Amino acid sequence: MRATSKDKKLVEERRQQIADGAVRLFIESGYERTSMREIAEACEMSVGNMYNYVKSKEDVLFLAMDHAIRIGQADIGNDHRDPAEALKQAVTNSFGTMDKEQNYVLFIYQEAKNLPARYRKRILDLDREYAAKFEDILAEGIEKGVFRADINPFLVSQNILTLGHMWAFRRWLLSGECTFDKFLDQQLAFILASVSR
Amino acid sequence: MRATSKDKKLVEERRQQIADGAVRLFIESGYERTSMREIAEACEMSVGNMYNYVKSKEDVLFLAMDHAIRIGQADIGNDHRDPAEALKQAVTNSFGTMDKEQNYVLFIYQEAKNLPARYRKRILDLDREYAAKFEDILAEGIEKGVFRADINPFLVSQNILTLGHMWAFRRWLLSGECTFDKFLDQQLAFILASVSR
Amino acid sequence: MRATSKDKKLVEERRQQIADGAVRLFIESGYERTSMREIAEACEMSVGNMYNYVKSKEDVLFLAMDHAIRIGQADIGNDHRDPAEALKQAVTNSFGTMDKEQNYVLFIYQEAKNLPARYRKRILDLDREYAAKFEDILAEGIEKGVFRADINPFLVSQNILTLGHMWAFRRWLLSGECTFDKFLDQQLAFILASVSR
Amino acid sequence: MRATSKDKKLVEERRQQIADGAVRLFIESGYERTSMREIAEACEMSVGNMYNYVKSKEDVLFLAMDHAIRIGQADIGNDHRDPAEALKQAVTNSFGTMDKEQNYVLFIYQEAKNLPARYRKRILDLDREYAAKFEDILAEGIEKGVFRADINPFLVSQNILTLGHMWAFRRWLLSGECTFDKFLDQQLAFILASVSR
DNA sequence: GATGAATGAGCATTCATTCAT
DNA sequence: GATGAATGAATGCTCATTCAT
Repeated sequence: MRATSKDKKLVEERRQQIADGAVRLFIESGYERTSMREIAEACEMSVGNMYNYVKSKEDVLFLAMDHAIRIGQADIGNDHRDPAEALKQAVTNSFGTMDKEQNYVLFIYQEAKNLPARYRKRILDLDREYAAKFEDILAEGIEKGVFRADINPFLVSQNILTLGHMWAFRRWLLSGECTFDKFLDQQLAFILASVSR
Repeated sequence: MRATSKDKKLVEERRQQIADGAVRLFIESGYERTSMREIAEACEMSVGNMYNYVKSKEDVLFLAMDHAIRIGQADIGNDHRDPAEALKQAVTNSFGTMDKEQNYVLFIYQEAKNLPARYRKRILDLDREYAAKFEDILAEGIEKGVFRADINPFLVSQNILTLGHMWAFRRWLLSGECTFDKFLDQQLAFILASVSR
Repeated sequence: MRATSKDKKLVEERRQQIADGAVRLFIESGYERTSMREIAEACEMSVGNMYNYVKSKEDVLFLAMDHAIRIGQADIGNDHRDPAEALKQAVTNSFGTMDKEQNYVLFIYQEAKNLPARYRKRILDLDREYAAKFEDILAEGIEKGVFRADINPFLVSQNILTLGHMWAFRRWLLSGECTFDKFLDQQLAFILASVSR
Repeated sequence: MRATSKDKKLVEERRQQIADGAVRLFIESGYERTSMREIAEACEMSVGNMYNYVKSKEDVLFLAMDHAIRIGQADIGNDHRDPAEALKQAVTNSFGTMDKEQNYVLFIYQEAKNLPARYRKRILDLDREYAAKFEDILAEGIEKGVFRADINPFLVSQNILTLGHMWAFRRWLLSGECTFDKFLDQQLAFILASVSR
């Protein structure tokens, strides 16, 4: 993404400001319904100046998305040598953040389609990188004989993340039936049952 | 949703026509990027006449969503008395449809947020109704001692459906790694492992 | 040029209205400095409705240009069998109109460059058609031995027209030195001297 | 035109730089479509600094126009005592430059209208000065009895220049029909025929 | 019931100019 | 003298909705 300004530090700072302001509005009203004027106002910049750091509204979406995806990815921790315990911890940590930051998670699911192709890859990569942490735990568990040898670490990792995101994108349905703590417990059980030998 | 016309049959027919035309456009270009003019054209009606059967663009979204959700819900079948077999069949059927109609599934996930609150419930109900079929199978399995007693049929059903939808909303990621058939096999294994005793 | 509306008569009428309003503004302030809002106002239409008959501002320029070019082209008359007399009459008529409608002539010269390539040809053709009338007179004169055999009717016609347009695009310079009548007399002499044997 | 800076030599130098950079861009994209930012970039100056030597974009147009007009005016030469030969040489030289620098000629015709009134006179004067050289040749020819006594040197000079510029502003039409050399020959014949006794 | 012309507020984006550094 | 970040009004264009026919 090219900027008009050449002062790298300023560019970084202003883009931070834009991502921050935009993400709040996008969560509130969605990408399409949010106008550049509103975004400029939210990040306390003039419209014209904003365009010094961003070339289009799509650029703003990318900045916001990048921002949101990082917020949604918790440190999964690594206090345990036992793969099952490590997996529990990873799920607990990541699901906890998904709960706390469910607005961000939701935003990513809802607006990813508006991201132009040239940016999609970079967002997907962040996702893949995060999933890889789960894949590692699973692979180690398989190696150590703790997890079933026939599971596919890639797909199971995707399953795990999706089962956590579900709390965000089905919250209307789920929160009527159980609290997050109960949700977490049951998902842990569901996941562990399916990977354990 | 109120209509100007009072001929119920005509109203139903015209709304069918609208839902059908709109859903195709929404899938192609998204809700916000599709104009009422285009919708009218797609369903071979004049703009003015369309407004006799619909009060706003949001009404069109509801019609399209209702249409799409029904398309995405396969008959889960009921050829088996054995709960494990019944579950396998249900998953196979529903996932198969989700694959075939992934555009519809995707549409529902992506545009649900644009649905005004007053319609959300009616769409959620369709979802809940469908999930109930899985809940029944699971409940029977628990009763018969085939499935673990500590699973929550409601949540597990949501999990199952979500793990199927995943094929649609993560297709960029998943289709690079495996075919639908492989995906189905592994998800079946994942699900059965987690519910079986 | 495609229109949203299909009623051909209405389209024609509205485009007339647009060309008429636009040409006045373009003459006054130039194409680039005139906004679509101002044009809409000038032709007593809403901006949105104007776009039913025109797809872009460039379309408006084409309509205005076509309008202007027709206004700038006088009937050259054909009362004389003698080529020299016919030429005199043609020049007198066309220069008279160029004088009366000098604003239109000027407009064409100044804004032609803004016309997108796809329209330029159609405007050039109008020009060529008009020039052809002079070419015919010249050709006949050559044939009858009244005009020099070595003149190039195409180029000379272009010269004649340009020498008339000059009154429009050099008016600041010329009108300080002579009246239109004197201008016409001298140009007639200049032209006739150069084509006569 | 007032400058912020008082160092006259620097002012002159910077304005030269601006005229040079601007004229290229104006030729390429037109006055209105060229931004001050682009101009500043083209003449390797900061926007802010440019405004030390120029008070507005219109000032830049004036500088560019002045520059362009000088480029378009060839030395008409004076190797001949015979007025007819002198005229031929003058036309040949000036038309040759108009051909070589047709972009500059075109630019003058197309953008003159954007020049604010206060500058127009100074540009017209340059034009008048150049035309005067032709007037002198014509006057001498009349005096020597080589040219017709009833021609108006002022108007004929304007005609001559215009007939040369025509090659620039009607190039689409003309270059399809003949080369510059043929054009020059025929215009020479046209002009000489009309002024010779 | 059906039509589609008309409305006008709203959108993303650009750009001449200023001014603190 | 020189810089370029900042301003905000203005631009071309779109579109949900209305309503006279």
